[in-house]
Amino acid sequence: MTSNGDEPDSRLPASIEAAWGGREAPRRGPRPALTLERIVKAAIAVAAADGLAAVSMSRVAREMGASTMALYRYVAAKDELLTLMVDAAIGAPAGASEPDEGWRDGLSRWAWGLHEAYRRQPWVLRIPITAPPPTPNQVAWLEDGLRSLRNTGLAEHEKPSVVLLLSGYVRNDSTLEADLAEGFMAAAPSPDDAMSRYSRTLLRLTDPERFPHLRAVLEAGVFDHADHPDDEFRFGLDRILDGVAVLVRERARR
Amino acid sequence: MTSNGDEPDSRLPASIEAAWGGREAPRRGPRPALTLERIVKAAIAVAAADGLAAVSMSRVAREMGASTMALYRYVAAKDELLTLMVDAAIGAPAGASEPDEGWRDGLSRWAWGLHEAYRRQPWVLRIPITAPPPTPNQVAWLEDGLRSLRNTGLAEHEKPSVVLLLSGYVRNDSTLEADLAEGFMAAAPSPDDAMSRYSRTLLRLTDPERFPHLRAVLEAGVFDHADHPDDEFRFGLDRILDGVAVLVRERARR
DNA sequence: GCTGTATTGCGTACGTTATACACAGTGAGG
DNA sequence: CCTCACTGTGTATAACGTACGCAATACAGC
Repeated sequence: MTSNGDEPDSRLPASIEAAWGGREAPRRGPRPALTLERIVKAAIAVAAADGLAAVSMSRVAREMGASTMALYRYVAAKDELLTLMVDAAIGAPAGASEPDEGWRDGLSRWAWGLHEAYRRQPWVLRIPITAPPPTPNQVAWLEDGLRSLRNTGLAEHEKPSVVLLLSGYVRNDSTLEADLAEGFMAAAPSPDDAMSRYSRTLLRLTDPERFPHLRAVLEAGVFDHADHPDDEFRFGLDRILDGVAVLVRERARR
Repeated sequence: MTSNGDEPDSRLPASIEAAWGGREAPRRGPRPALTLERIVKAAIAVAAADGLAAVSMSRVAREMGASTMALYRYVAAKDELLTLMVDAAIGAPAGASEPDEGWRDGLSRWAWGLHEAYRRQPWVLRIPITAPPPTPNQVAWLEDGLRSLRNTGLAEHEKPSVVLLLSGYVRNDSTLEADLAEGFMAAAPSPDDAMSRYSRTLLRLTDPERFPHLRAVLEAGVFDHADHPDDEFRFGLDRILDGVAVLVRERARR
């Protein structure tokens, strides 16, 4: 071990460190008028009210009665603020699980919980992920997912892979659902109308000889009405959990 | 049927329509100096060379020796250009499949093909999806995925759900892989170094009593080295296909 | 051939964004 | 009291997307 005591290796951006530890109050100078927490809260309020596009540094600052540049004393760049917004918005997992809950029930509860968090705050899905950010709540969700897998006999390296697979699915399906609700249905009087309009567009564009299988789906009326979003989510979730179950059974066999 | 002959209902943005049909040459006025195709190609070249952030309307125009505003004769907004860039970048699926290919081999080939397309052009993953855009190649990939499911006995409405599930997974895993390669490894001398640094950061931040299962994973050294990205992709893909297989068997049983 | 008109490419202008930088006020440590 | 780390603020900059109007172009109808 030749690394020095400070471990500057493993330093995160100051604001993310602050989200974990709570920064100690500065020893000198005027008392801070703002708080990282309050800034993040204000930014979330803006996003919830007017969408993510409305979240600009100046708007958030105005909302707090501060100047734009004041925020940069707490956050090095807007990206950090967005990262912290995501962390605060998803919150901690519900965690009310019976101790004898099976892995499948546990992961299912986990997935539905995350799905609902996204559904409550669709703007979270509009924030592009740049890297796996180790923020407190993100890590808490990971821990909770791993916990459900504790008695499966999976290898340690398989557990985070499963959780990652699932979290990716939840994010994806939630995004799709939000897209449909937002940009899609807005243009039509009803969800069913929007879907059948989409269906007709596809029918018009696709040559039956080049797209026979798509045409079969369309002509079966699959896209003619909007079914309940929960059904779509449940479908994919069941497929994935079925797949995990195969692996769990395989590992249990030894 | 009370809809008028024009079917303005199902009209897409003009540039997307053009991508399908090829616009007919204008009857009057000066000969167009640009082409939608050439614009998209130039934009892709910029993205490939300097990343998606470098793709601005002025940069693309400069690259073609045209003025910024000239592009707006072919594209109503930057979003449309981005949509067309994605479509052109993913291209058409390879399609060289033997007629007796099983559904699982077919979907596997499909997923790996899409994965490789993303890997070749990681900037595609940085473009936020706003809605399922019916562009020619996107639809071609959908058709190809549905084709693999033609003999599974799945219900028509289940087939697109499976393809959607899979395409979401591919996109997600590819994004993760790109993130790791881009923002993560850049800061470290080697991939292994970056991973072990990340692992140490997590160890420092997480209290063993609050995050026991994560600690177990970390202490097993799972995050200490970067394994081949293909392995991670294969793992998730196998889980999903296993899950689909369960459904296919169930449907075949009747 | 002439004229009308649809359509092109272009230049200018506007509003908005993130953020670099310099500066003045603040308040505890010495 | 002085020092100086630390705060909030105002100004300035470069870049962005795009609305708008104008001049040049070339076919349709005469």
